[in-house]
Amino acid sequence: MTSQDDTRQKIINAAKERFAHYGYGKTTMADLADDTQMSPGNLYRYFPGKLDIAEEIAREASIRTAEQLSRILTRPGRSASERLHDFLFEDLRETFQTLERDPKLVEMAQIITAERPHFHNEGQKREREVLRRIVEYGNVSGEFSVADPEFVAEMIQSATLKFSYPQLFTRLPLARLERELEGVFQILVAGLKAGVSISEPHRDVVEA
Amino acid sequence: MTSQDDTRQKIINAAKERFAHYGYGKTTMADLADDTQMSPGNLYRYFPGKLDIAEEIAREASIRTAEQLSRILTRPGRSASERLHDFLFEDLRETFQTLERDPKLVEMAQIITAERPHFHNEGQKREREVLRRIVEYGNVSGEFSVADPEFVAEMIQSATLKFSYPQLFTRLPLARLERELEGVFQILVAGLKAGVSISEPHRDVVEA
DNA sequence: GGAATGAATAATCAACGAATCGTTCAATCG
DNA sequence: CGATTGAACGATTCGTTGATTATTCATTCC
Repeated sequence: MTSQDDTRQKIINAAKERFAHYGYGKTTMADLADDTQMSPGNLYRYFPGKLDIAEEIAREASIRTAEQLSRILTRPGRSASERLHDFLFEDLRETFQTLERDPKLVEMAQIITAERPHFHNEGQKREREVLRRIVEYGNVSGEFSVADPEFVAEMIQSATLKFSYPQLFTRLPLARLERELEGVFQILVAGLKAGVSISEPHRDVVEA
Repeated sequence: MTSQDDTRQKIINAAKERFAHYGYGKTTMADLADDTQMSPGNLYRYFPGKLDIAEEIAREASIRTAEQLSRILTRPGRSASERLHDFLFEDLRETFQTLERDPKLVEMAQIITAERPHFHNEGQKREREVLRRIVEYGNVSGEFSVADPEFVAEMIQSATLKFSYPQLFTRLPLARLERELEGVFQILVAGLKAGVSISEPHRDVVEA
């Protein structure tokens, strides 16, 4: 890690602190400059702009979540459907707890998602990769019968969309969401076990 | 229909015209009063307020959609899974086409949903009733094996949420949405055929 | 001479007063 | 005397203006 990387990380740490406490909008580049003992103009040697600093913070959190979820893949004694269950519920609980613990960081992530669609798509892609491997494991173990794991992973994301977007469940208590997710999960797993033969005809590379 | 009902319908027709053309916000009570040859104050003898007029328009549209979807229940020669397919795709196409034909009425419906949560819940409930009967028909015909059709209908709605909310798919073309819905549909139907034994433990009467 | 500053610039935001609008109701109409 | 009007009133929205902030870059520092 070069000294330039050190400075970038210093800016990110300062920004994370500010964004979590005051929110993205209430934090100024002057604030971040003060916190990092440099001039406002100098911040632009390390990041293209304010939004890029926020995006980096959100990306780090997203990567951490995906890494955490990928540990499900190596849990001993867990069947594919149990791993899928772990994935969906831990993802929901993580999102719900982040909303309660750091509401302003969630608000920041929503701003990034609105301004930088690719950021959200990348996050979805990371999680979908873990889902794909769970579905493949199900195929290998004989529990699932899925022709196209990649496509089915995408379908699982589509079917559980409601539990990934804070703004779609803010008014609901966690227990209620878990009950509903359990219901959707049961139908999905029954379907995966029974066998899904379809696949994506001409997969689009870019999601909107 | 009394003369008071006549006047209410006259107001609704005028409002629908204005809301569709200019939008909810750009339409004033003075406009509606002019269109119906009465004073602004008189409108309040027929409706509690402006939002109530809009809600009535949205409710009529919602009821019409549910009635249209309920005709799926009596199509001869259609299996339960074919009916479920018909339901999901006709609902999506209807929503998509309404968005293209009357974007300002969709915007109005979003305002109602935000201000009057019960309106949206009622709409969901109407459609869920049709879904429940499709699932029950599947049970009776032996195609499905579902313990609690009411709960599963709710789960189907949850799993296909993305295709019911214009703001969640605005940037996607219809063909892409249909392909994705087909994928989710295949997994759901495979699950319903395989059998879903769970049910809602203590069903909440009120959705958020 | 590359790194950094901090003021200038352009863009955006917030406050404020004016204008508009949803709703109410005293006065008038029929 | 019930139905209706249309102006008043309080609430909300909008346009303008000053303040603030993201970003740039001429100048200075090391």
